[in-house]
Amino acid sequence: MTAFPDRKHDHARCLAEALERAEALCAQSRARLTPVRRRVLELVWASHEPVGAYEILGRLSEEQGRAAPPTVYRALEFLLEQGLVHRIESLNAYVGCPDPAHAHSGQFLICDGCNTAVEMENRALDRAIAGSAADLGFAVSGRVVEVHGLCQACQGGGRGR
Amino acid sequence: MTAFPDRKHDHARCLAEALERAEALCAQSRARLTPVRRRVLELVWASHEPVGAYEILGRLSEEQGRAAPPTVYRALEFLLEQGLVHRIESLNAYVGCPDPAHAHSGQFLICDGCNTAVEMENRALDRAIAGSAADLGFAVSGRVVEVHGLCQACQGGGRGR
DNA sequence: GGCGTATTGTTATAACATAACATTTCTGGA
DNA sequence: TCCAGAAATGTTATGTTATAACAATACGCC
Repeated sequence: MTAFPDRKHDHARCLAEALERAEALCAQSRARLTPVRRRVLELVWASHEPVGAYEILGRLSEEQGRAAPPTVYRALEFLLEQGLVHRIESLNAYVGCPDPAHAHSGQFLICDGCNTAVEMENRALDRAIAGSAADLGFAVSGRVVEVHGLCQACQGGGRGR
Repeated sequence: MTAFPDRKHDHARCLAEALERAEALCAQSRARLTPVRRRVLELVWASHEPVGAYEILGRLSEEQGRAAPPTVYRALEFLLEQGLVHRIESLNAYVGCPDPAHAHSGQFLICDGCNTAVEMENRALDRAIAGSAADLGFAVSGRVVEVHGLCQACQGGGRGR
């Protein structure tokens, strides 16, 4: 599943599926995917580029007037708790999780050309971290793995994708 | 060398050695470790806890009156370029590099109990990243690896170290 | 229907970072 | 040595990201 999305993939479908998964997951866990939360999730999933909280806030304000930072940050907090989105620390931005049903730590390849972030799950990487932690008796609670660079389409030529 | 520093290690020595390494490295690369930059480096090395830019700014202001954010950010930028400090993305904070002479990408174990960050160099981890990148034709330019948790001293009991 | 909790609204402010331009200091060559 | 250009620092203002604190509303259950 790990792959950079094709420039002309059917993103409407990406979005629709993500929302379906979110609905299902929230129903199952009795979490309330309220209209604001659902709308913020849609805005995060508007593309595969991590999006900043204030960009979300801007769009939210456009369409429903009045909206303040806490509205967005609270929605994001909820979505993070549910595993529906991840935060990209090195960008101060948020991106949709393609597989929220499955517990994982979030490892990203981030193209600095087209700003696309793709999530990967590299078991060897997790094992390597676990190994270092075990050596030092360190109890791991969270992992931030964010690899920056250029995706294939953005290499050579320059303005790829 | 990867290890959590003992609660009562000789930190004055840590600091002195870090400054010596910095002096040597800058002399060699014809980079100017000016008084401000040197002082900021000292403040970053004041402990093994990553320190925020505004905390540095506060201390700088105390001792020499008047000092504005750009002063600190510019010094940090210089120190980052020289590899003398690393930025911890998940904390918006900066920590001294124990081995600036040697090129490396910076992988950290960060104890959320005592706030200590230790740098590690796990080759298997780098290989795992390189492997995923190769699979996708992704050209890596930077890596952020920050593992949060509790160091041995901070586990059990609670307020460790 | 009403109680308690969860959610959202609102206002203010904290925390982190950079742009733009003035001034000073340093370095190397005449 | 002195000067010209470059590098570094000072200064003011502002941009960006995030949270605290409290009021109002909506929801879920008995």
